[in-house]
Amino acid sequence: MRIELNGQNTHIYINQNEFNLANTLDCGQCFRWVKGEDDTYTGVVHDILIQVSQTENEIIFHNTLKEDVISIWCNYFDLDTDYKQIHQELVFDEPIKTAINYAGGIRILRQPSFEALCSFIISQNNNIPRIKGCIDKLCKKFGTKINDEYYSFPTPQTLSKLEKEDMQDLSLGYRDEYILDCAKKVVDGEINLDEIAQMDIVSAREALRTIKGVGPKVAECALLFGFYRVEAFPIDTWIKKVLQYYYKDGFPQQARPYAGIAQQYLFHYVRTCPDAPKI
DNA sequence: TACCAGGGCCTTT
DNA sequence: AAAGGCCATGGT
Repeated sequence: MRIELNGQNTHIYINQNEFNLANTLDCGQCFRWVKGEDDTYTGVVHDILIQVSQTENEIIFHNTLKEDVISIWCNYFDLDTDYKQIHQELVFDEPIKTAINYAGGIRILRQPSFEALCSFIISQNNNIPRIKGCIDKLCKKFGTKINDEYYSFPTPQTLSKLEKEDMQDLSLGYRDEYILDCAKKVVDGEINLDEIAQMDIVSAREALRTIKGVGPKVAECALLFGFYRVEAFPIDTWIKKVLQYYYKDGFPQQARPYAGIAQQYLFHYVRTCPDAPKI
């Protein structure tokens, strides 16, 4: 993978079918990236503001040093993983193949675990545009200001000190107390995110489920998107329909090691492809 | 107006 | 163990 500083920007030369920025950021695995003019995306990861765009043959990290691309962004966008090999393991299955052909180049982001965990607690019985609004308000009110528009995701320490009344105008609904419980458990050590990252998936799942508002589905999302457990398999209302429609005899065993990646392709496909079966 | 959205909790069988 | 009502909120 060739990485070069080009003026103020750093470029990574990679084909769009190996990594697709828009598909990766718009497929429902993250909620905070903002699409600007000419398909440029701006986001905050940890406390770092970054602007990224893509042409057919390169990813462009705006105003970014080569060393930061190597040490931060290659990891976040999972660019060091060989997805060609993963795709080869998955395309034996027709629905997955169709989904990949529809919107290829999706990579599972290595998101900060606390942010992903909270985000998917908020996601329950909620829709994506509204989830984005909730998280945006949460960051603007309790995160650290980066500039006029962009804020970091709040720390567990900040959130743990709040009362439900402080969260009234975030429109979280009944989920506000779940966020408080999550933050408090992280701060008092009852939940240790670093330890969960090292656990086997069964123990990790069990630990996450002790947080109020974290059931089977949210736990799988946290594992997949917050801890990069690509074998985790979240079943939401969309995937439930996919399983009924395509996989009456169960999800194929051969796809299990990358079930989370397959799931993300299928999720994005059935939600957004006009030609996808109405199920 | 009812139903839905990347569900989970609590109570009742 | 399984089923069903309820939980806030905004969009369609």
